[in-house]
Amino acid sequence: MDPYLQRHTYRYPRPSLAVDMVVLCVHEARLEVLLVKRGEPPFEGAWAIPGGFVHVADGRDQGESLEAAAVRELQEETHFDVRAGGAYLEQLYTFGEPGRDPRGRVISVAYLALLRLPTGARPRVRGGDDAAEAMWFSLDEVLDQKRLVLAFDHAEILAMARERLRGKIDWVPGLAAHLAPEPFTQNELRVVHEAIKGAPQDRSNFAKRFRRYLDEGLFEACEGTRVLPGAGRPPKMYRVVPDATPGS
Amino acid sequence: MDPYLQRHTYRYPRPSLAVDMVVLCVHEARLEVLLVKRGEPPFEGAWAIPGGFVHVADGRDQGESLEAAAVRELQEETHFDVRAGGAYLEQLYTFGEPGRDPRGRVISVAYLALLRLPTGARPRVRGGDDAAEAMWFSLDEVLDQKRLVLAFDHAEILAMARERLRGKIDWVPGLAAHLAPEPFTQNELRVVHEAIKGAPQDRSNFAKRFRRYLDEGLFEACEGTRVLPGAGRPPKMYRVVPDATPGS
DNA sequence: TTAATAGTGTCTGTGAGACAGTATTGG
DNA sequence: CCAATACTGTCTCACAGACACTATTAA
Repeated sequence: MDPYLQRHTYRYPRPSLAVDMVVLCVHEARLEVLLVKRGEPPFEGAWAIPGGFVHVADGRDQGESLEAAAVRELQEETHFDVRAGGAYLEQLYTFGEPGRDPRGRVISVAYLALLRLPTGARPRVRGGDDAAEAMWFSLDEVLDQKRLVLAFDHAEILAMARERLRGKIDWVPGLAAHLAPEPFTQNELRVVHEAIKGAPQDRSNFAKRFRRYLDEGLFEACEGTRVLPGAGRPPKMYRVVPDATPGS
Repeated sequence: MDPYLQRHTYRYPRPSLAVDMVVLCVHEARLEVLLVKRGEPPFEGAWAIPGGFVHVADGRDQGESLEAAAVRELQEETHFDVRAGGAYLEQLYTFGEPGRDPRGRVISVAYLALLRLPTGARPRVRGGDDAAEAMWFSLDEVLDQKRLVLAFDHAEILAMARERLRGKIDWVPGLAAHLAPEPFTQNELRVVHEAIKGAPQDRSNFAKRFRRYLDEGLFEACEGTRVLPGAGRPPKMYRVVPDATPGS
């Protein structure tokens, strides 16, 4: 029997439970976010963070975890599998103010995903399900210039995602590597730092800190090199040492 | 018409939404947490973090905010009004793994409250509603010695609360002041730091940092003194400058 | 050689840790 | 005076910011 054909009755009213997934990557030295264009009301036609309602069961099987729901909804709306690339995932915050969704009380648990781009090209995405379109946007442009109309309180969620990144980037050494190619050069990692902070980072001071992380065994040199258009000395390649990055 | 006499039917199954409030204070140089003894199954007789289900309405009124629900549930279970003392409140994390509650799918948004104790005496608490008893416990003893059986995943929640505090205490100057009397002495604030970190802090280095915060205008000297049993030079009193503590 | 990119060395200031010293009270 | 508590000064080291320098490649 299809559980979605029956109705579900409770003693007390319950809110809807949603999850949203803020997917970020660094592309051409800019922090970019994956948004979908809503195909249904409310906020039809507005851009939104991909997400949707958590699948819950009433019986002994209690359904999917919140993180799994966020991954699934992203896949359904953008055809992008965030788990495939070994992306970094963390819970961001839970938004539950009364009135944030005109349809009724909706609590949304927001997640943050950081994408490793293998070549510098963003993953191909396309709309699906409730999403008419899916596209990458510059996070800073969306937040600072506000030319985009975002659905619900999604501007607030994006602002918190950027704050979280800025707050952690300097204290969690391995974090930036989740937004860099694998393996990465020192400069590629620096570009990630610059994209997040929105300010240029001194090459030499960054290199100094980078060397400390090498000494501490967080990163290690590895084979390979980058082919660059304008020539110049080829960079060394590095990768994160597995299970050596605390927190991250 | 009493909304709690009617039943509530939805197209898709919905989880229950709960809030939990981790209430912390520093008493006799120890970090203490307020727990309640459960009066009903599941986990009847076990100690738990005060909390309960969020009141939601189906109509246009969408009910109370998550934070308000946490404050209300705390009041109902312990007769303690966390807003009265101007306590610091922040969202901690949302726990929603399937199976964390045997009754069915329950998502719980945990909040963290930091209490200013005016005199060093903890607020009087007593059981109420679903709670048979309410009592203060040493957080470190509960977490490290594990002699207490905690309901649900509440040990995990407490562990995260301690981690959050330890992570923020050194980078958010005004945070410790939320756990100190008002006004406070330099030593009282240092004791808060020691309770959180679980390690003694050098008096002189702490004083150095304290002076910097004074220079930066985060704290200010004020009138008053402390009467101490064993005599000695009386300490100066300080307080937080309102709206000068970023993040708080 | 030049241009371009990669990587190192040096100076300076700030703040943490360790620890010795001074100040102000009661008895 | 002494004991007890409150507060200050000094030395060292680690690290960030600024900036000058050397290294390795392609054309």
